[in-house]
Parts: sequence; structure tokens; C-alpha cells
Amino acid sequence: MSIEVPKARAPSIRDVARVAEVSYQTVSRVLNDHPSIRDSTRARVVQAMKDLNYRPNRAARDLSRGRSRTIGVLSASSAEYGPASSIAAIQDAGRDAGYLVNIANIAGEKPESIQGALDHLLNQGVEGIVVIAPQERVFAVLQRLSIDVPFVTLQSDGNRGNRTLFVDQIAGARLATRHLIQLGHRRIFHLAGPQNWIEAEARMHGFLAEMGARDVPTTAPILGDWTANFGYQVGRELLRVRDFTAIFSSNDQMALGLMHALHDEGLSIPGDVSIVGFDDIPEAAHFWPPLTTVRQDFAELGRRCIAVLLSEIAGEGAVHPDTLVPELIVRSSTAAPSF
Amino acid sequence: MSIEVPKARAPSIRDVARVAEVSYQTVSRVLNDHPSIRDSTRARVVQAMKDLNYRPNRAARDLSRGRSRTIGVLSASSAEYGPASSIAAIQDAGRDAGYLVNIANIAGEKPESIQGALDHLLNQGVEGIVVIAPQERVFAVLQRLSIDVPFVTLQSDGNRGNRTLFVDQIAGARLATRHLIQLGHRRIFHLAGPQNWIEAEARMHGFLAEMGARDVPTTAPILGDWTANFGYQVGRELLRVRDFTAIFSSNDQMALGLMHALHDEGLSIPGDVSIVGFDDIPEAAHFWPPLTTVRQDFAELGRRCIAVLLSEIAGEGAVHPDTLVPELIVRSSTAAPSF
DNA sequence: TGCTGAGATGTGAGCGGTCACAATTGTGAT
DNA sequence: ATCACAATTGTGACCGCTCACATCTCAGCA
Repeated sequence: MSIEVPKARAPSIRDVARVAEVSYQTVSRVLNDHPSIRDSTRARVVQAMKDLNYRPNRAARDLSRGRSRTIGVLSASSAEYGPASSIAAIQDAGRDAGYLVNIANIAGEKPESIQGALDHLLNQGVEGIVVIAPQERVFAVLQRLSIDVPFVTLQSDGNRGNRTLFVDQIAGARLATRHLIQLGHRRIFHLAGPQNWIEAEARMHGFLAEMGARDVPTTAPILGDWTANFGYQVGRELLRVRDFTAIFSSNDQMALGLMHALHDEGLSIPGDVSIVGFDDIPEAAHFWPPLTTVRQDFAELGRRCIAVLLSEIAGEGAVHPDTLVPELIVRSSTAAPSF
Repeated sequence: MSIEVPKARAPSIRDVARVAEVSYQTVSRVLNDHPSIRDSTRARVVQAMKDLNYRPNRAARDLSRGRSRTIGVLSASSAEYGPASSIAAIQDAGRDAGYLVNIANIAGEKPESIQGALDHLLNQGVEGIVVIAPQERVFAVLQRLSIDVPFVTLQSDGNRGNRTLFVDQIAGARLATRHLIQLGHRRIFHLAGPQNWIEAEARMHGFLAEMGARDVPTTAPILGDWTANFGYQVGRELLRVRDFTAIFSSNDQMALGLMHALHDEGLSIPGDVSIVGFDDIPEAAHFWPPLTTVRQDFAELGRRCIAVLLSEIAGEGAVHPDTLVPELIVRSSTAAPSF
């Protein structure tokens, strides 16, 4: 003797169809704006949708179409400015293209974490993957799986065929290095990023290439971990010898730490030491002194990279990705060395 | 006369069932680890899954269960450190709980952008929403929709009932202000965040409350926009009068800009002016001088907030959210005023 | 040995869309 | 008025999974 409770479920196309007095297929056609629908019919359907507050069910559509309309992002350190900017851009572009963007963070360096994140994405049935953690290791895993899902990586050394979209890290690093050399510096250190990061490696190569091309002798780059803390520690170490007049840091955070250490020691920047960073995070313009650095457009990078990925998913053949050229921003942390 | 091409489709539970010589239902049971399955059977099924490289189809599961297992994040400025950290934590926690996290960025302040982002999420059938852009406007929109989807906000003034999880911004601001007062400062400026941000407002209230409680006369806070650039501009303005000995900035970026302006003018920090920030972004420890600031644990915030949201989705009643108490980190940008 | 009931497994239907195809209507040319 | 053909609309089946319910198996006990 229980009263029939109308089960509150979201309205489906059949509900809309009933209200609009058409078949569910017609509703479906309106949804996918099929060309041959009488205007009056369409109007009726649209009205019914509005009345019922109808929202198409994503799962149902995906199931019947056999697609997930999801793309995955494999990311490390996604709280940092660069990756975060790119991710936000990817997210927006994906949304515009009707894709859901699913981000999997990889924690730490352990391969099983990479594997886990990748598995997670694959389990979601992603149609493509953007790799923002361009560590060699990640590619090794991707390769090993020989996955059938297309993937694209943001930064790279350019040796990965045409699935690679990249900012020319080498050119950027050369820009920075050349700037120092042209100012007259000869004893220049390079504080590199983690060895296994493709970007870090590329910047290091750019540095070495430029130094070589100009016949400036080099010492081995120091391998850092991208953090300001590390830069600070290195700075303290370096100051024990003090046989340099300039340092090119492969990101702005480490440059900041470096400057901190120099200030601690009472040294003047750029009076005693010139510093160049990389990335141009928004804060860099307000460091003390304002940091000379190399700017990359992270958002644009994200946008382009998703364009490449989507075209690849659509099977339109590889859009040949342009290379984005980074730009040297000269501020006040560099000057000619004082002799 | 065409040769039958085996249509390459992902294996389904029926394929697995065939290989394991069980019914598809049994496979489904293994998938959902139903208790009553003979071990030997389970093993056979698991093996078959492995052999076929079977991955469950998310859309199908969601469709039949009538759920989306998706939660949405409404976010502004998601490239900044704080939000980005929280989002990453949310993402991870969501993933652990089997949820997909969909982030919708709202661009600019226009209401239609907020509406658009919210619509996007609703169209995805999200089961809950986390709001990271705690601008009054957003809540207005949420309220107006009177949506049936539970939502939680990260930062708030605490007046939004029990759906609110927050860092006690007021306490944090009071901490910072008290620190300055106790050092002996009496002419203290406050550089606030955008008026329509709930957090900014809360910090401002905290500042005013503490000043009032200690009988220190105040001037009207300056309303900023969170950026270092703004801080710099304000700094330049302020220096024209120079009738203060300390500034409490409601985030670290603006504090940085402020310090930049002071340095430009040849002033010493904290010799001439003390500065306190808010957030403790990782760079703050390496600003020059290292910034005294108020630390909030963004990641923990994200984690807790999703816990609240998930429990609400599960209908387990509101987990009463604890208040996270921020911590004052004293570094070198503050000292007693010099008279 | 037969009965009972829990444990283990199988069958049919349906979730909300889309696809392929069929059926109906309308239109201009004859 | 008639017919061919396009425009418009409708019907059945299916996507891969879960639910509800039925069936089967077998250990434990009378």
C-alpha cells in the first residue's frame, strides 16, 4: 500500500520528446544540430528542453558513440607557475573543443608513480595525453607501453619526431648566455635543472653550445632541482670560491635563491655578479634586483599543444608544430663585469 | 567479396567472460569485488582480464549506475601558487576516491563567464562543486541557481553555514598585525586584496579588528588586485608621503612589489619599513629580505575540502569542517621601527 | 539418503544516448 | 493530377555495464 513516489530522475531525450510531441530521435537530431529539421519542430524541442531543464547525459552519449571525449595530462609539479599556466590553458582549450581534461599528477620520481598516473589516465579511456613532466623516465614508460593513444609533450629537445611541440629551449639558453658574454663576462657558471628533465638538459646544451661558439671556457654545470632553496644552497657553496662573474640559472626560482645567497654575503647584483634566470615568472620583474630572464609563453604553449593533440586524435595527420621562440627580457640583474 | 576485417574494439566484460568461461555477470562481480565468488573463478577472470588487457569502460559504468563520478572545480586565477596547490591536492584526493575532477576556469569578472563555467560543470553532470574563486559574485550566481548539487568553498568568512571549510583568515591577519604592533609599530598600512574577494575582506577585517583591539589608529586600507605590479605601484604612491613604518600586505606578491618600490627609493627593509605578507609562497623565504608572512597550507585545505564535499555527496551528513589555523612565519622583513 | 539454505553463478532488462534503416511528408516537374 | 525525389520524422537495435531476480551447487544435518 505504498504511495507511488515519482522517482526523481533527470529528464532524458524521451521525456523531452514526449513534451515536444516528437520522437526521441528528433530530439537527438536537435541536439546534434542535424540539418534537416523543420524550424518549427526545432523550436518546439528547444522549448521543451528549456521547460524540463534538460541536460544531455554525457555518459550515455560517450557510451553510444564509443568515445570518451577526455584527454589526459600527465604532470609533475603542477603547482608551479609554468606548468600551472599551461595546464590552465589546456583546460580551457579542451573545454572549448568539448573535451574533458583529466590531470594526473605524478608524485616524486618513482617509476611506479608514473606508471600509476598513466594507468589512471588509460583507465579513464583518454583519447590523448599531454605530458608536462618531460622527464626521460616518463617517455621510457610511455614507450614501453607502446600505447595506442596519441600523446604530445610540451617541452622537449626536438628529437621525438613530429609529435613534439616545443619552445626552443636551446635558443633561449643561448640568448641568455650570449647576453652575458656580450656584456663581457668570461667566467660564467650554469645552474642547471634536474638531469633527467629534458628541458633542463636542453637549456644546458644551449648554454654549452653558446659558450663553445664564442670560445669561452666553461666549467661543469651544477645540477639543481628547480627550487629556490637549492639555488640558495648552491649560492652559499659557490661563494666560498668566488671565481665567477655571472651565473645563468635555468629557472627563475633558483636564480632567486642564488640572489638571496649573494645578498647574504653582502655582494651586489649586478655590481659583483650578474644573474640571468629562465621562465619569467610574474614575480621576476619585482625581485631585487629585477631579474633578467628568458620569457616563455606557457599559456600559448598549452594552447598549441592541445591543438596538435586534437588534430592528431581527429586523425587529420600531424599538424606540424611550430617552434615557439623564447624572448630575452633584460632587467637589472645583469651588467658588465667590474674589473 | 571483402574480407571480414575483425573490428578492433576494446574488449568488454563479455569478451572477458568468454575467455574465462563464466558469465558476464561474474566478470562484473569480480570488477566490483563482490564477496561470494570462488577464488578459483576470480583468478580465472582476473587472468582473462590481463590477457585481453581489459579496461572497464567508464561511460558504461556511469550510465548504468546513473552517476557521473565527477566533481567540478570553479576556479579563478588557477595559475597562482595558492589555488594551484589546492587544485592539485583536490585532483589527487579526487582520483583516490575514484572521482574525476573537472576544472572550469572563470576568466575575468564578468558574470556571464561565471555562469558559463558553472553551466559547463553542470552539463558534465558533476556531483559536487568546489569553489576556489571566492568572489561574492560567484556565490550570488550559485545562490540564484539554487542548484541541487552540493558545493564547498575553500576560503570564506565563515558565514555560509556548514558547507564552509576555511582557513581562519581573520586569525591569520590578526597574527600578522599583532606582530607588527608588538614590534612597536603604530603607523601601519594595510594593502588589501580585491574588495569582492571574500578572503581579502576577511583579512582586512582581521587587520582592523586587531588594530582596534590594541587602540592603534588606522587609515583606510588600500584595495589591490593581488599582483606584484600593483604592489609596486602602490609602493611608489605611498612613498610620496611616507607617513608609515610598516605595511601588512594581504598576499606575498603584493608585498614583493612593495619591497621593490622601497628598494628603488633606497629605503631599507626592515630598517625603514617593515613588511608582512600572506600565504608563504615558496619563493617568499628567498625574497630580499626574506619575507615575514602568514603561512596557509593550501594542499591540506584542498584535501579537507574534498573530504567534506565527498561526505556530503555520499549523504553522510555534513562533516563539520575544522578551521585551519594559519601560522606566522617570522623572517627578516620585519623589525622594530627606528625612531 | 534426502532436505535445507547459503554460497556461487547465470539471465533479462534497462541506463540515455546514437546509428542504420524505414516510413512518411512535401515539393516541383511533367 | 501524378510521379520522382528530397526533406523530415520515426523505429529497432545496440553501446558496456549494473541491477533485480532466478537458478544451480554443495556442505551440513536430520
